[in-house]
Amino acid sequence: MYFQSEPLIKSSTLVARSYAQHCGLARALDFVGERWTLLIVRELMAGPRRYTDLADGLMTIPSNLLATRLREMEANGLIARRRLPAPASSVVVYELTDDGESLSTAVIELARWGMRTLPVTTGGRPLRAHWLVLALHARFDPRAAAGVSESYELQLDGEEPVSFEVTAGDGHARMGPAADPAVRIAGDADTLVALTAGTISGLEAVHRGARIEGDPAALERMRRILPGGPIAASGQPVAQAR
Amino acid sequence: MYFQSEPLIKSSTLVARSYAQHCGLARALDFVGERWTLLIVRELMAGPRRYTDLADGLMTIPSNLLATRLREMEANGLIARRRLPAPASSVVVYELTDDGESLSTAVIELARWGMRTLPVTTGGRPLRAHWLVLALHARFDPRAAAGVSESYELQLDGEEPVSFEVTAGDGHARMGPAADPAVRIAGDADTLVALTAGTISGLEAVHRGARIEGDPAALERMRRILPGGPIAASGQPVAQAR
DNA sequence: CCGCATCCGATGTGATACTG
DNA sequence: CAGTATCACATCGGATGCGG
Repeated sequence: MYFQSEPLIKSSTLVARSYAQHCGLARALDFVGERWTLLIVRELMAGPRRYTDLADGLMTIPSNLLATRLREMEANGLIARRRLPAPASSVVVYELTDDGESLSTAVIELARWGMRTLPVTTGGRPLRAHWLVLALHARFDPRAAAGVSESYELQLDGEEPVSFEVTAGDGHARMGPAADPAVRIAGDADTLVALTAGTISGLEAVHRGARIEGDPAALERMRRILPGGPIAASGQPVAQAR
Repeated sequence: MYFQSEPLIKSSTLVARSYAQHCGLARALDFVGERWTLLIVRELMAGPRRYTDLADGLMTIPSNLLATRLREMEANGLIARRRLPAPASSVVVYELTDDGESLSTAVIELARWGMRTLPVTTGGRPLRAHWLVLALHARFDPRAAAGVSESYELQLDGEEPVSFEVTAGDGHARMGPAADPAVRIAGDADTLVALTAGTISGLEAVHRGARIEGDPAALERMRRILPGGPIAASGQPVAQAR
């Protein structure tokens, strides 16, 4: 493993830069510490996606970087590229391998940490439906879900619905409509964010244009099981002088 | 917030590059996604440290990058710089704020993920004692610790000992010797890694030069409570062609 | 269109040297 | 000891091109 094949071809940095420390965190960052890599994992946590879907979901990633990252992640065993079967052949999709999937607990914890400082209004930042798969997992509170078995459906205007299914203390989010949701909510991003964050009531959400169907009691359970809202955000800026 | 103060002073990129997405993961990476940042968190999880301690623990970080990262992390509220009190004044130490400390669950999960592919031999990679604070937290299995209340002490040759205290299903690692350890183990890095990974026995470790004191049964409990070893590492390389 | 590759300016990183 | 300063270079970001 100390030698690479074809060592003379262009010879441009064949070895990704590594921290080279015998430490689990350093090793993890060797694999997923580079820019965009964990966001690609986030995209694929919503299911297999094609190249253009990824570019669209990542919004501002340069095309060459996306191609490079996908190559790296495939070489590192995090993702697999696959051709779709019979009719839609020639279509390539990327999906998480088991190793890549096993990142989700760490990714969820990171998202949970980052969510604390997310304002309850999107404030110009885009919000895509499939990001909710991660967000709902991060928000899930198993204690509040004890004894509950029902599902919820959220739909951002113009996007595919997302469903969250609670089964006996366990919870799981995925793309697509729920079979028989206890509550179904549709509306624009800011209204859904505020509603699930608990800063506005269901009535207020409807007043803002949201469509809510189902049991009002189930809506309250959903807000306890999937609590949101910034946890007394310290309001620190990301920006600073160099 | 659209205008920065002092816009004319050197004017070099006052805004750190941000993903600018309404997503908890993207926000987390805005704060801790840049190179070296999470490793600095790792260093400080072992307690307050001075600049040169950090430079030493990070091993290969350029001095200017360390200074830059510390400035960024302080501006973002992750760490605080503090002068030591009375006698040793003029000594500056860095420590995690509550916000920085709250990263530990995510950091531990990332480390747990990365540890799977760490070989059971250090293979030339350095291993520092204070990294064990994170490693032991990542290895801790609460289920195996149920009903156990005792502490263990590990010491890498020539370094400060690290202790792990189990109290009724809960576990915590910190720098420094344990008060009354059920087991005390000292030895070189590869021996301690192999012993805690379960690939060699205590007898074999002693044969390799380790010093083990205490109850052999407690050593077995420790190996169950702090299990190690790569979880069928898929052996994928970090390196790949560009 | 989809799935990239190429080009290029701006920025970040790494190694070394230097300073209060 | 606790950082700055400098500089070569790798990487990133944005635009554009291009074969299938």
